[in-house]
Formats: sequence, C-alpha cells, structure tokens
Amino acid sequence: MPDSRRAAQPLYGRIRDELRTTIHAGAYLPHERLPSESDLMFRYGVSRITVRQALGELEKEGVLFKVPGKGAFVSKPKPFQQLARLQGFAEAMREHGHEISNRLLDIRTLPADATVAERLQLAPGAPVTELRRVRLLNREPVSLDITWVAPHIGERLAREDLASRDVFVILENDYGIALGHADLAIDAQLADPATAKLLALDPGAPLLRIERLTHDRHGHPVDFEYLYCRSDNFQFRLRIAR
Amino acid sequence: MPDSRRAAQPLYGRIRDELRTTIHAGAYLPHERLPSESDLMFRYGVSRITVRQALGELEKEGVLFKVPGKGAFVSKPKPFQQLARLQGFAEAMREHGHEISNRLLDIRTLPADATVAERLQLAPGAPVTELRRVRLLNREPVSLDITWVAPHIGERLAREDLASRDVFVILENDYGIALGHADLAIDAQLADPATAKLLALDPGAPLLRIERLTHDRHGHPVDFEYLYCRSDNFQFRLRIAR
DNA sequence: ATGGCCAACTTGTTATGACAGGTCATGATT
DNA sequence: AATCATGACCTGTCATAACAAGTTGGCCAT
Repeated sequence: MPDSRRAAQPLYGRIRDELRTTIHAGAYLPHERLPSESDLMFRYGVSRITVRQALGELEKEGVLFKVPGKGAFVSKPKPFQQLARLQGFAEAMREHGHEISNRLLDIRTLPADATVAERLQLAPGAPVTELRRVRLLNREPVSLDITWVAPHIGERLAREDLASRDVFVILENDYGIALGHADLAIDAQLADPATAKLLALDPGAPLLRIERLTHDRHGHPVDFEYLYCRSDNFQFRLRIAR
Repeated sequence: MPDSRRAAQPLYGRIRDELRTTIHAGAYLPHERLPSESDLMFRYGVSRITVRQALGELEKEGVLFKVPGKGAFVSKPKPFQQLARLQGFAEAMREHGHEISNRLLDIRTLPADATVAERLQLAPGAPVTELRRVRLLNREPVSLDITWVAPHIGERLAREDLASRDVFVILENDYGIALGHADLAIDAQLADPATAKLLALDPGAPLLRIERLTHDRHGHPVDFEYLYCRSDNFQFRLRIAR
C-alpha cells in the first residue's frame, strides 16, 4: 500500500523500498535467501528493530517470506491467468508450464436457490448439481471453485475424473457443448474460516471473488460458479482497448 | 505471523487474543476508544513493544484501527456486501443516471520508484507526476486512484479541473493523445487505515486492487495507476468470449 | 467569550540488550 | 561411513529507554 506523501520517510521505509527495488531488479532470484538481519543492520547502519520492521512490511506485501532459523527468502512471482479469454483454469496454467491439479471436495444434487435458478434459467428449487473443488497450482491451493450445472450435465460430470480434467474441456470435447461467452462479476472478499482453511490462509485474508455465468454458443447458460481466488499467490490480468 | 503450533503462546499472542475476545464480547462499542498502550502495559504487566505487537496484529485483522496521537479504536462491523453494476466507470455511471465526482487529494512531482519508472519506461528516479484522487459515486467514495504520468503530461493536467473531468478524456480531447490499450492486473487487498479513511471504510476491509498501465495508440505507456476499489458498493463486470 | 499557548498524554520510530528456540556445518566418536 | 554433539548463526520474543510528532484540555491574556 503506497503512501508516498511523506516528505520525511522513516528509516525502515527507506530500507523497505530499497530492498523491494533491489529484489524487483533481479538481484535475488525467487526463493533465494536475502542477507540476514545482522548483515542488513551493518549494511544500513541501523538497529535490528528497524531492519525487522522493513522486512516485516515486505513480508506483508508478499515480496518475501521468513523462515525462523534460516532467514528471509524472495517470494516467487505470482502466476496469473488472462481474464479476457474464456478458458478453464487448467488450460490457462498449462500454457505457462505450471502443474495443476484439483481436489474435488463434493459433488451433489440439491435444490437451486433463487440466484442459481435465475442464472441457469431454472425454476427456483429445481435440482442442480453442485461441484466444490480446490484448484492447486504447483501443489499449492489457489482457488476454491463452487460450480452449479443442470442435473443432466451434472450426472455426466459425476462420472469424470474431475481431479485432473477441466469442466470446460469435458463439456466441449466429450459432450459436444460449444461454449460461447461468459459474464463475470468481480469483487473482493475476506476469507471466512472454512475457506481460509481450504486455501491455506488465515481467516480474514483478502480473496478475489469471481462470479462467472458461462453460456453455450446459442446463449443458453450452462455453468454458474463462484471462484474464490487467493491474491498472495495468484492474480488475473487483462488487456482492454480504448 | 505467530506460529500457532507452539504449545506456549507468546505474550503478545495472549494479549491479542484476550483483547479480541473482550472486544467481540461487546465490552467496547464500534469506534469506542480502547485503553492506551501505557494503560495496557500496566494492566498486563508487559513492555510496550509487547502491547504494540498485540495491537498491531489486531489492527492487521481489522478488529481495530489506530490513530496517531489519539489511540486505538474498535472497528465498525463490516458493511453488508452489495453488488452493483459497473461497465466503464464514467460512462456507465452517467448512463445510469449516477452522479460522479472526484476529490483531488494531491498532485505533485516526485522521483519515480523502480516500479513506476519501469512501467512508464523512464529512468529510476526520473521525475513523474503523481495524482491522488478519491472517486465518488452519488457522493459516496468508491475508489482511491493513484496515478503517475510523465511530467510534461502532469504539468498540463495540473491546470485542469480534475474534480469533474476524467484524465483519459482530457488526454484525448485536449491534448490529442490517442489512447490505445491498457494492461490490468487484478487482485484483492486489505485496506490500511489511511486508505480506509479516504474510502469511508474500516481498516482491513477487502479492496479490489487494479493495477493499470495505459498506452497511447503507438503502444507507448502514458499513465500508470493503482485503483483501490470498494467491494461493498460496486463491482466490476466483464463479458468474455470462448 | 474567544483565541493562543503549553503541559500532559497519545502513538510512531529507533536504539540497545538479552534470552529462547530453530538451523546447519563441522568435528568427534562409534 | 554413519551418527551424534557442539558451536556458530539464524529469526522470534521481550525488556528498557529516549526522542519525534500528533492531540487535547486547561489556563491565561485579550
């Protein structure tokens, strides 16, 4: 969080900024160890508390992480997914050479609530299939996806290996459903304890929430879902034209 | 971040937890002032650094917010999450009959840090103009925008009425700079106290953060900014194609 | 009654110091 | 060669202390 209005920057702020610059300039590789607190004390000629404050803020920013007894290490750059393309998570991540997997938490049929029914153009209370998955990138959880589809699709999905395959790919390749477009709504939320646990986060951590309604080529809704995404290890990117 | 696998909880952790419990039990009302650090030192029989660490973590959790010179205050309960429709900010807002305005907080020239310089393809430390604005929708703050442009653009913008006019419109209509595309990166963050105050939010509230680098028609970067957007009073939406 | 000043109180920053507990390389022992 | 102990080095916690800067109520002058 920038606060660049201060004329007189505290020492720890200067050190924090300089270290961030140094790291971003490539002086240290991802997961490379930074100089120890003692080294930085001598290097900057300040007390340890000042160094610790600077490092603590960089840790808070996600630039580095600390390991007791070992030191501070540069965090990996965040993987990202292009938002403008309607792509399954696996499709997008494989393009970048990442390893992806899913943990299927639950798949069941239940009555559609008003929102789901409206989105999928079903009667309220009509049966829908709900999928709950944690998506993992390089073995680290990055999102909790909750998906609803009509039961005739859900029945077929239930027979698939959803741990390693994307719903979109299955719909298109196996069931011949040509996808058209999706409508997204994006905002931010705090992780509740259950979600935080699933995503290896502390309760209250910031999450990006994406609501996505995906349509087939004829404009009929086929898939309604919420994606709760971590921001500390993943982000979305988008290029827009004027 | 405390290591919660520890059988013996550090002192600051005990104090943090006890204060949180006390606050949640209603001993203090929202916005009520907590005991001072000095009081807490005596009350718990610990040093000030220990109290500050406990308070700092509660602040990070959003349970309280600190005001220099005044004290620590209990945060208000988080506002109820609402969804609002947003397309392009000014366009969509006026289209729907909303009133939009800006509050210009600050416009100044300062040396570009590494990130800003890299994005705007300037030398580190080169002068850039920084704009800080709060965007209001129906008189309610919805985002804090921090914008950097090259000084030759900033000088001209400084002469404009930025409270009611959009930077993009000025650049295109008044200065003949044809805008091309923008690159966005999207994630979620917690609001720090200063930003929270500007957006009439509680510290620790979830914010959508959009990093935007806008280019002219030739692909040259002209405008780099961070938009810190509330999620409780509007959201972003997007339609994407397969 | 009002405004200005100042002391007391507030949090923020920084220094020095010490101890606890974790990590790991090296040397000694089996 | 494998294992264990030790010492050096690492971060985490906590104490004491001092100064900086912001806030505010009381007192005094006008």
